Amino acid sequence: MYNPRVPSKPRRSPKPHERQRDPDHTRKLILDAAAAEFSAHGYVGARIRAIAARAGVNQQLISYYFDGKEGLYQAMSQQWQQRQRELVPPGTPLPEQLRRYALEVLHNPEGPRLLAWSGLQYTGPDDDPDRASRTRQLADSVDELRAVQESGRLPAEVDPACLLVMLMAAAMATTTLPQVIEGVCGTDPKSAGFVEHFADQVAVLARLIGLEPA
Amino acid sequence: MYNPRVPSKPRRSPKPHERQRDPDHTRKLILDAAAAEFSAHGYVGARIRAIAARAGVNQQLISYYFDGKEGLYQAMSQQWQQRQRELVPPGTPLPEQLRRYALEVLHNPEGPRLLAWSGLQYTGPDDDPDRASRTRQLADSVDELRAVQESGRLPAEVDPACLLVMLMAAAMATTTLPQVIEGVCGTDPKSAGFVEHFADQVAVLARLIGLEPA
DNA sequence: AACCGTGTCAAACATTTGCTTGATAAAACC
DNA sequence: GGTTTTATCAAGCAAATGTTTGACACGGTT
Repeated sequence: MYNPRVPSKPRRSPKPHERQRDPDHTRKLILDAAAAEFSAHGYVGARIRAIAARAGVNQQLISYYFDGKEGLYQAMSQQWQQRQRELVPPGTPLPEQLRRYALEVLHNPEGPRLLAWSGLQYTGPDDDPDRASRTRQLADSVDELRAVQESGRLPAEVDPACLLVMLMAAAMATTTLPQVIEGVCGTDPKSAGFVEHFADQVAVLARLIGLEPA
Repeated sequence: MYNPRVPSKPRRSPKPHERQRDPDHTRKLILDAAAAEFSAHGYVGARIRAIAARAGVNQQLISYYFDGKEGLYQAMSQQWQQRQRELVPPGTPLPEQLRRYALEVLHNPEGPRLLAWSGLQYTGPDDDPDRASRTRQLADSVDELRAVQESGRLPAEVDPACLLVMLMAAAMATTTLPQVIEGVCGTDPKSAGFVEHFADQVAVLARLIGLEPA
């Protein structure tokens, strides 16, 4: 969690964690608190006061560092986008990739939730600054699907891009449709046991439509 | 909560739509406006003033009829739940059912959106009054999948309940993941053309995993 | 015609929200 | 060591939000 960031110029200062003022650490505290709050309640539902409280810092520092709620949201999104990018090692076969994505909800549910919130708030291509980045990242997976299709394991009538979207949505179901799961499966959709079971089922589905791992 | 108040005595009154005061009509105006507003912005994002404006009635009437925002939300949910129930003719094969569900977004996008919002707000089985109703409705589909499985067209390792959830989530993707679609497919995820295409792809997926229509 | 219950409205209210201000002290600089 | 910069805080503000109040007029009853 705590990252004692070496300052840009070599400063002969006391050990950072003994400092009474540590901007980088504070920024990080705020960003983490923001991720928790925004992912829990969405943009409109998130409260600046709550974020400050979670971070254990003065509320005003949010304006100081990020220029208000909007700025904080954007900075936080960007940080998460990057973390997400680092998370997926390139070259992982799709079924496994999907299974991991479904499992992700256990260790940091913030990612899928933020994506889901932003989907419902989405108004058009203009207000999505991460579009290019996300596109780039998913393009590989689409290519992989297209390759499978050309190898004949996937019927020609399938649109690879749509298929990928459908599989992503399916893998996110524990996040987007917990009520339905609760109703249909009768179990707590957030419990580790179920999430693992569901992740396996996602992989089964992927295999079922012909995306065998090598 | 919602009580459609048939006038206790049969009144010999002028045509309702010429009346200057028409409680039933007003209720309906408010409920429709609420569905539009809540589905557009979610519960926290919805503004009582906006709902009143949409309905063309005084803001106070919302408290008068529904006892505030919370009450209105609940009444509106219940109404929509019922409408949804009437919409699905029993006995429709699953692939077609899914295709229609995916298409639904064209004619009344409110339904899927409300479901998605409520999923993200979901905290536990307690705060979901529609659970029983939804469960009953989906149980049939699970049974159908189980039957397909027993007929051997679906591998034993598949959990029918999970599969149904995944397929629902997939069918809702134009609602839940428009940003991703915009990025991956490069088209407007709300355009009629794409929605139809996507609905077909959902049906293709269903067929792909062995759920052939009779 | 007088009366009353109820549907409707305009205005105001208490609370919450995100943000700004002004002061203060810790660090960095020379 | 003295000065400047900057990280932090407490208090307060204007706008917005959901709700309450009080008035009033329509529609039916007597």
